[in-house]
Amino acid sequence: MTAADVRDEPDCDHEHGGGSKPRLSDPAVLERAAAIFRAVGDPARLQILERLAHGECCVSELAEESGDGMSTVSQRLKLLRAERLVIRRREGKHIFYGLADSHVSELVLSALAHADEHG
Amino acid sequence: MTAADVRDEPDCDHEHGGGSKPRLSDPAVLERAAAIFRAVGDPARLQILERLAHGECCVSELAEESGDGMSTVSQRLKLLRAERLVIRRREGKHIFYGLADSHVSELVLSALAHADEHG
DNA sequence: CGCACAGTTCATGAACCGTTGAAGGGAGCG
DNA sequence: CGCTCCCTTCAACGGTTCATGAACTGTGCG
Repeated sequence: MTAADVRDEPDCDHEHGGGSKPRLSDPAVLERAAAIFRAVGDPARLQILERLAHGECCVSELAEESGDGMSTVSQRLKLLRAERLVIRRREGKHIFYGLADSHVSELVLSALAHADEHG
Repeated sequence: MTAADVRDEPDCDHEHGGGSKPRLSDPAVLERAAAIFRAVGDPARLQILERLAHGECCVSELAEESGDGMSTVSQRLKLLRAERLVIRRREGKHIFYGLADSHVSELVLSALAHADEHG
């Protein structure tokens, strides 16, 4: 029995009988994973993450480097924090942001490297 | 000289002099990487990718499994294809979709596993 | 206390996105 | 050819997201 035999029955209306349904993820898990990707799926936020991969930084510095207002940057950080991609730490008047863990750093840097190669 | 000495100069308005700017990514690279994440950052599209990680599938089957219209599914696939996350192959009346490469499969499955653990 | 500085929150308008039904395209079959 | 089936494209609408300035919180300083 070859693989071609399977294609003898290409009718999608048929049941797949065998019960080899690989089982889909829970909708909540799907939503959670998607939310994380969505948070990273914005150039401005991705840039912040890249910047933070090189070390902690306060809001006003991020604002100055990106050329956007502090309010704008704060909103972006709020979203990244909601997805637990970044953490913050207070020091006097300043609040320093950093990546939550090394997984985030790897994800961001490898994605950028990949996007750089495959233009 | 300790790390505390560095914090003696927390004034963000100062130049960072030394030229140790880790260099930001090109805006086009940032946009490209973000576009990929954005494509995966939707539960419905992520579900499609998960499904395809288990093997090729035609549009009508994807539609039936998700309970959405074929038009809807086709639109989602169009977007995924635009980001080169999936490829398609014609076979008679059917068009089979599959993941573009193993990187996509790894990304999707590891993300879902991670989202499953860390509720 | 009063002021300045760092950051957040809130409200709003613009831009963007996802879904949907209708119409179109292409392959097979009689 | 004409019909059906599978799929794609188009246009429209409703919802979400993003940027922005104004108001607010909180910290330090004199």
